[in-house]
Amino acid sequence: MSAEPAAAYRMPNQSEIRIETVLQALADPVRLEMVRQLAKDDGELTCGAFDVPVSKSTLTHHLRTLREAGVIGGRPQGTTRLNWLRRKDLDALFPGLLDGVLAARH
Amino acid sequence: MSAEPAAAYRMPNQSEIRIETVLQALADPVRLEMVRQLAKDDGELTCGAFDVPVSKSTLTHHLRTLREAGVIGGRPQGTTRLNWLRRKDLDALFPGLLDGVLAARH
DNA sequence: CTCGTAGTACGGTAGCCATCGAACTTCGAT
DNA sequence: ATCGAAGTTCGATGGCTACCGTACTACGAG
Repeated sequence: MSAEPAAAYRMPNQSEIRIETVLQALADPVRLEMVRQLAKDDGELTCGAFDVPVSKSTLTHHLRTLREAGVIGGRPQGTTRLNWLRRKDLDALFPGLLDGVLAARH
Repeated sequence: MSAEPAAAYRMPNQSEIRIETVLQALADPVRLEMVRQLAKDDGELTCGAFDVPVSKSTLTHHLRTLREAGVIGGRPQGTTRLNWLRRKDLDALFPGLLDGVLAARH
């Protein structure tokens, strides 16, 4: 009944983003790869569009972790959901961090 | 028997440093604080000089983690050991990362 | 040599978290 | 209204790791 917008939609505003949480989110290989894929041409990806070797439920878990850390944003779009990198917010808080991470050879 | 220099002294050379490992090392609050303390005036700290709320053995564990990730270097000095940030190597591999992390308000 | 200090090694424990499958929800299409 | 596709939620599990105390090693001072 009038259900709240689902915890899934919650994400911190810029001032709530903490470096410890961001680093923890980026520290997982799968999530790091997801961030790399989001960084390509600054686009938005649906959940199903990520190319990572995990199950659908695990993917949801990683997206939630990234979103709650403030690394990505998400908005529902029909039956799917679009995700994007919060590059502006991250650059403002931790200038150079994202670029440094993405500069790594892999 | 000419014991080897102890695993504790081993650390990766620049080309062996991997971003995943570095991020994992930085993702722990205690280790992040240690890195912050090392970053102050680019100095060297003995193991005992870190101001963190963990036991001596745990401190050793964190120093090993940071060293094996390539975040810090260490050299024995008498009965103590000096630790320093490998800022040059990190900046070369991941330009901006360290500055971004250290720029975070805390 | 003896003693104290600095740090490491070891074994054990508790808590976290990445992972999965299955069940559920939501939305668009037919 | 039904169906299917896209995500989410839930519960369980295994592995990793931060943490500690104790025992040990290495070095310098006296």
